[in-house]
Amino acid sequence: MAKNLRMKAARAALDLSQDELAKKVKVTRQTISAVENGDYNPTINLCIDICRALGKTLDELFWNDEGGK
Amino acid sequence: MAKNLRMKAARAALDLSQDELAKKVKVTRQTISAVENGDYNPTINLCIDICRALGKTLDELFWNDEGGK
DNA sequence: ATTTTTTGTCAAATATACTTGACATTTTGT
DNA sequence: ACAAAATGTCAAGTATATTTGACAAAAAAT
Repeated sequence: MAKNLRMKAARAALDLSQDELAKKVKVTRQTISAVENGDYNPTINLCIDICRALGKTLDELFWNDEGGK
Repeated sequence: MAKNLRMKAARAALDLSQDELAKKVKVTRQTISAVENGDYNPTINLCIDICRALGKTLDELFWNDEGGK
C-alpha cells in the first residue's frame, strides 16, 4: 500500500507527534504510524476521527483521483 | 449508528440492487446492506470501492459536516 | 556528545469487519 | 392475488484491524 503523505503533512502542519494525534483520536501510536505508512486499511470511523483532529476532510486526506487500480 | 441515505440514493440513481453493487465491489450483499443501514464501520478501502462504483467521492457519501460529536 | 523525543517495527492477544448460508418480510411486476 | 426479486437480519465462522508491550534507530533538543 502507499504511504499517506497528505496525512503526515497535515499532522506536521499542526505540530503534532504521532503520539499526540493518537491520543486525540483515542487510538494507539502504532495505529497512527501504520495508517501513515499505508501498512493497512483503517476503518472509516478512524479516518473520520483523524480528519476532524487534523481539520481536513476525507477527500483531502484519503481520496485518490487517479483511477485507482 | 445512522443509516447512510446518501449511499442508498446514489445506488438507486444508478438502478442497482444491493446484490449488483455487492458484486461490483466484490463483497457480500449482507455487507452492503449493513453499510447502508449503518450497522457497522466499514474499512476505508471498501468505502472507496463503493464510491467508485457509484461515481461519488468519500465526502459525498461518507463525510458529515455537522460536527458529529 | 549525549540525553530526550519521535518514529518504525515485531510478536502475541483481542475486537471487530466481513463471509456463508439460511429464512422472513417487503417491494415490484404481472 | 400471486410470483419473483430485493432487502433485513441472525448465527457461526474466518480474516484482519487495533491493542499492548517492548526494543532499536532516527531526529530534535540541550
